[in-house]
Amino acid sequence: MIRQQLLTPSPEDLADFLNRHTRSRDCLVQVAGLAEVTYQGRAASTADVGTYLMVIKQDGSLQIHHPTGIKPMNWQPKTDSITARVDEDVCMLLASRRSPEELVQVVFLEPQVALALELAQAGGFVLRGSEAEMQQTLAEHPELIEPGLRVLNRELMVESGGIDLYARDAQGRYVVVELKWGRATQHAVSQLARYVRSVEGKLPARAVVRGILAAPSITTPARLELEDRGLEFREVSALPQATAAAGGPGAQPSLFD
Amino acid sequence: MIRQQLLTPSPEDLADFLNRHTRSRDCLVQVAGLAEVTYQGRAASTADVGTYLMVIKQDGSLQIHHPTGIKPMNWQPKTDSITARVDEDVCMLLASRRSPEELVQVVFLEPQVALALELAQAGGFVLRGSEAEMQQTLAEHPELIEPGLRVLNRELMVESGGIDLYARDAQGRYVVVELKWGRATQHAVSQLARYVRSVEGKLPARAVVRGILAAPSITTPARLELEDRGLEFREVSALPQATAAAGGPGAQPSLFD
DNA sequence: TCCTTAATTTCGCAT
DNA sequence: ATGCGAAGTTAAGGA
Repeated sequence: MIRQQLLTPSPEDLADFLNRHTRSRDCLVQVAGLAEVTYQGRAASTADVGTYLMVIKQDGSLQIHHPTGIKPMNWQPKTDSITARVDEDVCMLLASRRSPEELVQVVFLEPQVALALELAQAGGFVLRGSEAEMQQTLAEHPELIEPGLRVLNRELMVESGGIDLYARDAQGRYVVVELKWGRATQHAVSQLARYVRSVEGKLPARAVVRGILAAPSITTPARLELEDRGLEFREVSALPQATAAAGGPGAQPSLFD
Repeated sequence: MIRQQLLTPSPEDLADFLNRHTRSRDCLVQVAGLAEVTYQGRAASTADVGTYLMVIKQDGSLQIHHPTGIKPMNWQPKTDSITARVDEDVCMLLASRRSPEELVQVVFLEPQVALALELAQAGGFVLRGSEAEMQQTLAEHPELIEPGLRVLNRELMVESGGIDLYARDAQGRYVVVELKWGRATQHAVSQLARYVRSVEGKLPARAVVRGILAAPSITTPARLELEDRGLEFREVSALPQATAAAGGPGAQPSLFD
């Protein structure tokens, strides 16, 4: 499982280590220690000398973490090229990709640990409770939005994007429904307005098109803009309450701090 | 620098290790090996048995990585509580937080490596070339957008959000400028339209308010909607050309694969 | 705290 | 490749 581990490696050893294990593309490589990081591409950044943890995965994706926070300080989603070399008595790593063209450069001033791990088998992964699932439920039960509603399409593509639900109401008027899994924002109102305009453009003049924003809640500014534009809001409780995972929240004996 | 390292630890040893080092809040903890992960909170997810890498940082943020991809398979931005315990002869870790209430549970079936690292000094961090910098440059040189433009405000707050640049043109008409650092999308057009409406609402009736979207490029649908709404586009090259980092792209001797 | 926006967003899907 | 929108988005900043 541990392919190789080095402690306080020399620049040469570290460069060898990095080149060998990144090329084999079958293990996860990490180096922790004092380093300096620069990025240039979509933006440009420099991280001062500090203690960081660099992780390179099998697909060549690279991330450099500082001591706190969920997001890496620097990263590269997938690299075309990773090269380590010794330059002026330090090991330096260059990770680059095209499209967009960008480059991450790491200078390892005092590498403390280098570790190559085999992460062989990845199990299946299932996520439940996304907006897609909410859409499916409401498509099957449109009466939860409004009695008499009949769904014509799901994910109907118009030039301005995809309409979550396209329907007709009890009076035969066309209805555009925009779903939000969480609290609806002004962004959602803009989206809905755009879709309504698109549909109106496709129908004969004077056809009435209703726009309904369906979400568990809505922000105050969004509500104002919605009413201002003659659109409607329907409160829809977040539906798919997943069956509680083994040992639900609320039974931890001790605290993190 | 390595606080402690365990190889193929027993469930009891691993639980002790995790509890001790997560509580001290001064090191980065990681465990690699065969595990099973479930999440419940904003959504719900299950990862079948597989080989994963779990990292817990000093602030209690947790991420579990599978072999590929930049994003963790499961994560928790900052936990209120992290607890490890032995249950049915395996070590199990519970990481939870409130607001939103969510829980990550990791069952370590065959832990291979457990490592506690000190990542002491974090370097300062500088990022350049963001939209903020573009805004500053254009605020100081509004003639790059249009001759005769005078900037009245930057980041002017209106009820619908913040206007990047608020200005008057050579004819004295008010101008709302929305900046995008990258390619402008429909989203940016909606934003601009919202701001123009807000400003029109504050001015005497019939006042003319121009809306200008300034970006290096614009998508076709966005351009259509922009013109449809009587708004304007100005091409502005991505200004802050960062001074090339040492050893810019295009000089790698060898490829990643 | 709520709300909005930026992000080197990433990711996936459709054209 | 481009365009669009979701995401368990995260993170920052103002009201």
